Amino acid sequence: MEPELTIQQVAEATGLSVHTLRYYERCDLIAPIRRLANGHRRYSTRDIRWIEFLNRLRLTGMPIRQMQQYAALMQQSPDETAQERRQLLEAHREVMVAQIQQLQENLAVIDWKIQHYGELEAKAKASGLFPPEDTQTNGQILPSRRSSNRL
Amino acid sequence: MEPELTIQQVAEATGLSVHTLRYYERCDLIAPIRRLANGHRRYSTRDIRWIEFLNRLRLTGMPIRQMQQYAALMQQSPDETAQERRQLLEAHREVMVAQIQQLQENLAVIDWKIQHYGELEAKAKASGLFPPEDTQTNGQILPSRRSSNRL
DNA sequence: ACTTGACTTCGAGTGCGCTCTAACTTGTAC
DNA sequence: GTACAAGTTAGAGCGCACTCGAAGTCAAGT
Repeated sequence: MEPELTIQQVAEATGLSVHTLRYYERCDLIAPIRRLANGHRRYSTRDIRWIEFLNRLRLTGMPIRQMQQYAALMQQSPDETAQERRQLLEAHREVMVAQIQQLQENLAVIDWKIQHYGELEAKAKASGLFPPEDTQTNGQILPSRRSSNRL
Repeated sequence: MEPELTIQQVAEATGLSVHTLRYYERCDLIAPIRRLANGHRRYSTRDIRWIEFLNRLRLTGMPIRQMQQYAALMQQSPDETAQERRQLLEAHREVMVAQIQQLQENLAVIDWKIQHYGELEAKAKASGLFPPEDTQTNGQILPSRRSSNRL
């Protein structure tokens, strides 16, 4: 019933390397995995869910230290530390939201610049074979509120 | 007219450290800054705009190597390499968009988990002083589509 | 004359998160 | 038996992006 995957399979399933999986276990992000008689790891579906969750935290930029905290609470007592864990997650949530917002802001600027390049190229094409006259404009770097073509 | 800031002031203005500013110049992210007779740097507003732009790229996860490429093109010829630079930006844009989307996906999962914790706590409060009966549920890690309270 | 403080360079050091190596054990296939 | 594949460990190494330290220069203030 319970699949019980090898480390290889878990690596494939989660996108982490086998090295990383062992590394995570070493630094207590993952509780000791069940072993076969020969010492080989066998991961339960539960283990895999946990790893996938860790991966999400990681992908959203949570530092390993914090994941360790979370994992430690989990191993200490899944019940009694629930509140503390929720708080950790909520704190991280705030970070994520801020992160997303900043990315979106910066995306807007990048888009603005890309569009600007498009205009320059169009102008170049329209006005002859060589690049536009406004060398300076091209060198301009940041919109910084309503900056027109001038410098 | 032109302000011409010291490295200190630029650090304050941009949020980068003076160390980092020098480091960026060393590795050609920033073209050689104008110097006073005594060797001290004086940054023009143009320089600052460029630095702010770099910072945006950095904040959106562009590796220094790529920024170097962009900077190199810029120094090579602001006009003739415009197209190439636009392409670089467009490629980066794609990365950013993907990044934002993944963050949002993961945010949704984190939110789901936080909410779940909230429910557990409410249940705990409702049913007496001690934690809820479903110890296992609490240990569950990932929603992975319609996972109910079981295991 | 001397201290203070802001700057300079070069090169070394740091912290993070892996990533890899070497040496070894096990289990299976031929 | 012997080769091969897949696992194990401890520990070293790596790439990135800074970050810092040491030693020196220079200008202004007392």
